[in-house]
Amino acid sequence: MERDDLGALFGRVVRRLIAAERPLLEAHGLTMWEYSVLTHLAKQPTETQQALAAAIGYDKSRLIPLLDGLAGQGLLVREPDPANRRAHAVRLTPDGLARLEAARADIRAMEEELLSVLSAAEQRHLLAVLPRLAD
Amino acid sequence: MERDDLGALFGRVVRRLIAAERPLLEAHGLTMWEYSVLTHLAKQPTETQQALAAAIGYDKSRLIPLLDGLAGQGLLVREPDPANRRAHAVRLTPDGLARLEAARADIRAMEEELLSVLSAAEQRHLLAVLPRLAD
DNA sequence: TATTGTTATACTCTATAACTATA
DNA sequence: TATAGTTATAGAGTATAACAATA
Repeated sequence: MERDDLGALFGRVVRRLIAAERPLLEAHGLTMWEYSVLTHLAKQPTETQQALAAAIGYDKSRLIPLLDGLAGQGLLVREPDPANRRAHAVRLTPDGLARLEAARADIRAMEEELLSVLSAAEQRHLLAVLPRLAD
Repeated sequence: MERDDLGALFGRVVRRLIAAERPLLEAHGLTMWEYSVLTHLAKQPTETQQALAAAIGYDKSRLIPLLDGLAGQGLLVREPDPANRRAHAVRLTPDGLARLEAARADIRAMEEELLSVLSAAEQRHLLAVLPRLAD
């Protein structure tokens, strides 16, 4: 066998990342899925719950208690959509954005350290290639 | 935000890989963990159950029904270790190796196709860099 | 009739502790 | 007392279906 499967290689990297992220997120009072919601809302300021669930690859029914928790902490608000009274528009609050950015700063620092085993050119190559494989 | 988190990028790639692998493995009558066991035994022909569980990142208690199923299909055998009668040595059978190689051929073909969005040089760079991030 | 959010339920996956037989 | 394998059980995570309100 000339090399390991891609699934095994990528899987091991993801496990490392998850293990390294968990305590950082926990220190900011966030789970991985909560962080994922905040991250998406920072990119896409207003989303219906359904669009949000689809975008982050989560189930719309599991999303409800997740949003309840984040709304309870004041990190996001659910506003009735005047154009479609069935839909709720989910929006990040300033507190939510601040919490996200604080958590992200820690995660980015961890990532830089993990990437530091690679040369600057290798890091550039990797970051250029990953989004193309992810789509 | 200059780029997505590494966790998000790698996570999306892994989800793609898992989604693409599942039907291939299913066609060979294997789950992902079963494939993982066979793959490890092909590299490391004889292992105790405990060492095997640790190596693939699985729980020793969950491993038992998994090995039962694979042994029932004749893909591996559990032999009492004469030196230590508590331990069982797990060993791949010729059928197990054949099943693994058939599944792996399909998976490799899928991987080549997924990687084909990259140039040959980009593929080389990626495959050189991944194992260093995985450790 | 279809869609949005919600709730309830069942199912799978995973982690923990306890048991046996050996050492 | 500790270890290898096993079993049982509880917990977390996930998927599915059904419901109310609105379109």
